[in-house]
Amino acid sequence: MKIVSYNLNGIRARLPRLIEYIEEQKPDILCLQEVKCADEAFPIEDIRSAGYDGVWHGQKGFNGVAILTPGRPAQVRRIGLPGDPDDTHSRYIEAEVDGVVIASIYLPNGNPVGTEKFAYKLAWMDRLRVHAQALLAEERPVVLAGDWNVIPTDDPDDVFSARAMASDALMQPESRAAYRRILNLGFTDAIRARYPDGAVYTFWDYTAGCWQRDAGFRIDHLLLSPLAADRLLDAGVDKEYRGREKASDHAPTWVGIED
DNA sequence: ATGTCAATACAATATTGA
Repeated sequence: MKIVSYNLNGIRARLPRLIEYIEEQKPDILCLQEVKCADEAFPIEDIRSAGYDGVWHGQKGFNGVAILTPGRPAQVRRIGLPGDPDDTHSRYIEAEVDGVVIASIYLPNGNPVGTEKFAYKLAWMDRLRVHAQALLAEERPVVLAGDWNVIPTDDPDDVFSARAMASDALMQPESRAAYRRILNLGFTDAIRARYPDGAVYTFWDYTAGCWQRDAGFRIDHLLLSPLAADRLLDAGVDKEYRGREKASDHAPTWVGIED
């Protein structure tokens, strides 16, 4: 089964891209981030017309996550990340599909460093770690898919220029340590398991001709629990979609696991 | 310092958040 993570940067602005992605790639599970619309504005009828259904956690203006599946909607397990009842951001939805636990994650960006936004990012990651540990304890196949807003290393395989990005929240030692703490619970980074070497970028900024000069970085990750990693067949980035008309600044990032 | 984009408030541009 093909499981995809795709930060759309606005589902209404991106609807033609989304529908053509569904029709061309026919993913078994499509995790979306930054849908940027209220629950009642989610274009579910357009998605149903393409033969898919969905579960979503929207928010007016920004954030918003969803999980789309062909035919019937996924079985929702959780809407929102536990650990802070005062958190108003729509950044987490978790469902079960064919025995696999799937989370669509939109981790806080955290810029600029040194502000409450960065503190929120780190606190959110701590809550995610606690929850991820609880998921592992279930001893089931789990895929944590999303825009993690963390560039794992300074390696050119992860980022076009560590120097240019050095002061960004995506690169800070605290962000990376929080990411590694989750990874080190026992998850496998599917992209790096498939491609131990070589640049695999998932995001290219709209500004400064970043796409044209391949100045990207890797922030969309699919983390596999041991039982999911045992079934890993392939992983990749559908990079071509970043070059299309009215594209998102992210490319769809995916993992294939045995049925 | 954005060679950019989307959504919103508001009513032609400014603000927010990437």
